[in-house]
Amino acid sequence: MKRPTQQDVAKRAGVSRATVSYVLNGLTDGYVTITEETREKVMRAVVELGYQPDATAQSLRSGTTNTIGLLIPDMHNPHYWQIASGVESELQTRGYDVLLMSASLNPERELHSVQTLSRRRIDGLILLLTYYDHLRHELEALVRQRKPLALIGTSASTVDIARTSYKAGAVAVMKHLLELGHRRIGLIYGGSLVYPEQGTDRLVAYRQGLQSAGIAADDDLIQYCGTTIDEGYKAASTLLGLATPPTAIITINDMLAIGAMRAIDERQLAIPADISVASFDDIAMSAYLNPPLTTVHIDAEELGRAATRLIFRRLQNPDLPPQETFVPGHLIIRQTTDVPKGRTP
Amino acid sequence: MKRPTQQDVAKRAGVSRATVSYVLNGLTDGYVTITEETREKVMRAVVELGYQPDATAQSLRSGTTNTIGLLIPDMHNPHYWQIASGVESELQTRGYDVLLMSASLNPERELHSVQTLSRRRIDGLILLLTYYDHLRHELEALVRQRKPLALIGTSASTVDIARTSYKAGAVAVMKHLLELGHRRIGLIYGGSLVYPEQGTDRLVAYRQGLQSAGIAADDDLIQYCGTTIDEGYKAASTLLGLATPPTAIITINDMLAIGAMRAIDERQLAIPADISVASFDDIAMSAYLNPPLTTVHIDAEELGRAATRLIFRRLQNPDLPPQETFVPGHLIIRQTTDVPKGRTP
DNA sequence: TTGAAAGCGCTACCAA
DNA sequence: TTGGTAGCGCTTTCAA
Repeated sequence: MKRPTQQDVAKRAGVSRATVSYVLNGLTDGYVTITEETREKVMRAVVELGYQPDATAQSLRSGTTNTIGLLIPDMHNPHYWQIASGVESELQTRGYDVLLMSASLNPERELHSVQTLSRRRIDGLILLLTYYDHLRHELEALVRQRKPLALIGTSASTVDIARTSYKAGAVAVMKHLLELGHRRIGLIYGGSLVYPEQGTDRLVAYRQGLQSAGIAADDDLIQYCGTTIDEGYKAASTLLGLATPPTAIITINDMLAIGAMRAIDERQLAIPADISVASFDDIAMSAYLNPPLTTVHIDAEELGRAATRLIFRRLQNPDLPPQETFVPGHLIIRQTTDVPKGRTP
Repeated sequence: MKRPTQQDVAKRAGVSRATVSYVLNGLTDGYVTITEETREKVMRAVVELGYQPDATAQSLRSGTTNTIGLLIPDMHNPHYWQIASGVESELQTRGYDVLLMSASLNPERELHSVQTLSRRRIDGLILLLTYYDHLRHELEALVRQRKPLALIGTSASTVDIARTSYKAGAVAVMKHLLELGHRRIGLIYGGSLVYPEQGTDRLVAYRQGLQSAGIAADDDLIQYCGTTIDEGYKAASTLLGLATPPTAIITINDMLAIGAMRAIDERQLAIPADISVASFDDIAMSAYLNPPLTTVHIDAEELGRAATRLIFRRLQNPDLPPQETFVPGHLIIRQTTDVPKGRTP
């Protein structure tokens, strides 16, 4: 059984297609008027047939799709899901839908996704990334077509952006650890090979923190790895196996911290008595880990909502100058960093 | 600047629209042939203009959208993301996209979502739920229109389903705990009020397990609550505050377990020495909790992939009888239940 | 107050 | 080998 069309409704109600459209769409402006009788005939036919307007045809006609594209780097990090959740909830209240795509940490897929999204005439695009040279061409085309485009990230941008920063948080983390007396601080710098810039802000703060405390950098203390819990686990294992292991480990996101904590537990080391851990993102479970994780909180849902609001602002007013919403982060000291080492030389 | 249409390409290449279509779509069947010269002219125009076919128009024309709808109950549970991730990855390899909707644990929203999805002429729908009376009407319409529809859940179904079961796992959990000597076992039964059936399988196994061990049921030991970590935390607190608290707690999913473990830690009780915890789902972080969580593993990504494969199977062959793919669960004993209580009477 | 018809961008049939 | 054109389902202008 095929789905009924407007035509079917019209026939059944004994009116023309246009009339059906009028009835359903609240009469174009205010010029067209419909008898209550006609209205009822039409509505009855609609119900009887279970008619639902075809969104595809409406889109072709109107040029809009009531859909916003959302491109996230990877589906395995809760932080991204929290952002997605914020986007979804904000869109839901406005009657828009999400077309979700994952770049799967792969620039080619990412490019492909943007292309697909743009062929689909989405009404706006929200993009999560820090590095987008490979998308420049596509994104510029989108901007030329006046498609609302909002970034979510940490870098400065010439297009609308919901921006957050790990910088102040990273500085606070370093200050905190140094004050606790840590002198050997490891950094687990996990990320996709293709987005190496991803955690630069945290790396820079780490280096500067050490420097300003007069501590010589030790490259062994920086572990580069991937993005999964397991890679955090391995990176931490390497750090712990060092001749003189660190007394504190910073991971650039909470997923890595979870892995690192596991590695520490397995070596029968106590957190924070033997070794402290600090991280970034504050995903939902971080407060519930054992012990609860010291981390830099970023309100990810708000980041998603903010980006969505940027999209709608631009939809309403395409000529605005580039907008930026800033969502600050802040250090939450929980119990992975509680015990002063009393080692200040 | 508007986006270029096929017409623009045709004009620039000095050919007709049809020719452009032929060139781009590999010549309808094999009947139409195009000179290499024409082909090149067209391709050049395409590149120069940055032309991309309008998916909206293609959809209207073809009746297909290359999009599968995915409806999940809630965006806050990693278990659902894992499923979504499986769906997404399977679709990605086939060139399809996901239109993601969340029911936000709200049946009205869920109904609305299904309606939206169906207006959009998605090529198939994957639905995560156990209870769907309120959707019956819509889903039947979809089936009549021969839209591939796949459920993901635990119940029997008359439509295609990627089915899993907590039952055997729940029985194994009870057996395990009873063998460890536990006599007072608490159950944290969290779920949305609107899907009360959600965890029935686990509840039944719990009751039967107790009964077959000759242990009288104690309603105080069953805590009903919501779906969040925090509600798991509160429910566990209630259990621990009982005059004679349980020596083991089962939560019906890992999110609740995380909260429960926190509540136990805060009371300075040791897991599993003082109290054991067992759960269901085995979300990614469960193996990395401290201590690692004993839980019934469900391969959520596979569940998502399986449902997706069902969709495509039906797309190819709409007349198949209802299909079912079963994804088994199994108990993974980690360290939240390790220590025998030695209390067997 | 209602209906006819153009046209959104595309594909594919038929004719040239 | 290429072009003309109908029609997918809808909205909206114009005419009746």
